[in-house]
Amino acid sequence: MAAHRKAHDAAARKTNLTRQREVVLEVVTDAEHHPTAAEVFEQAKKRLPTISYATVYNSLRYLKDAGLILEITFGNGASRYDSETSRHDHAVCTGCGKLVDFDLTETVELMRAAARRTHFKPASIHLTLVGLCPDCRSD
Amino acid sequence: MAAHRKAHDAAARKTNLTRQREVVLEVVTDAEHHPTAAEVFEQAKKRLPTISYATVYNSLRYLKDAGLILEITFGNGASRYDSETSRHDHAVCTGCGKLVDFDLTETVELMRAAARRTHFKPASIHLTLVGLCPDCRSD
DNA sequence: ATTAGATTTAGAATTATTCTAAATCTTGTT
DNA sequence: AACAAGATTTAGAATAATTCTAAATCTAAT
Repeated sequence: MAAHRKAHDAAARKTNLTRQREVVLEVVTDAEHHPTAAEVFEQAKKRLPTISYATVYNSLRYLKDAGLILEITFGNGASRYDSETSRHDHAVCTGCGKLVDFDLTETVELMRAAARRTHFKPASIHLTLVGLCPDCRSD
Repeated sequence: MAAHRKAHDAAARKTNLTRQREVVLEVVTDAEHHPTAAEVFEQAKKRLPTISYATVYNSLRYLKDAGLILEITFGNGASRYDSETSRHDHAVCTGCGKLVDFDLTETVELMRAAARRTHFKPASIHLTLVGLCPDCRSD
């Protein structure tokens, strides 16, 4: 069935982004902060009232595996999702919980150094600065 | 109400290190991998059969706040605890889930750079290398 | 139209963690 | 030693985050 395989793959690729996955992706992309699954569910329901919680989780996992979004976890509470998939770093505010994106170019070198040190085959490196954001710092 | 148990030594009493907190700290320190709260509970029960789950969590929080252990969270599942409190980095294996400690001296500079970039008042910086450990890398 | 396979749905189940209220322990005072 | 105030522990309930289940629905290929 080699002849059919090609057509199937093309079609599958096209249709695998179902309506609900599309909506979930839109919600994550449109969000100005990095939403939790619960927040995505809430917003997704506005665009697709029948969507279920499980589908939001399934879609988030699908989109993550497909490389279209990133999952971010730090200390307390729920995972957050990020539509910015190019490599970047995060800063978390211990005062208000705000999560900010930034990019340190040094991390490319750093990943090599870390891989050398640990003998791991590197896939990615995550750097999180913890501290007080400009609004919360008292000094 | 006879005293069935010896009193703690003076140092422990002074620092609020109760018997259960002491046991929890020992378990985390003795563990060769970074245990979850559930694993700590299991081991702690062997040394102090009446200890409760809530006390394990309370103790872990107490020890964390006291700076005696660190809490580590990455992507999936439960928090893990680490008795190595000096600043260091982690590498997680996507194959077997192994978590390895290492230290990159470059991170001191990095925290400054990150703080400059984000205008955060830095408290700490966390770096996690994700990849395949020596045992899991196929090449 | 039929079938196979994937996806969605609602809700149950599971896992991780926190909360509650009563019991117990510690410490300081008498 | 007795006593009270305050901290800690305990068991279990409660909550939060996430995954699982099984039936219904959709999609693509016959």
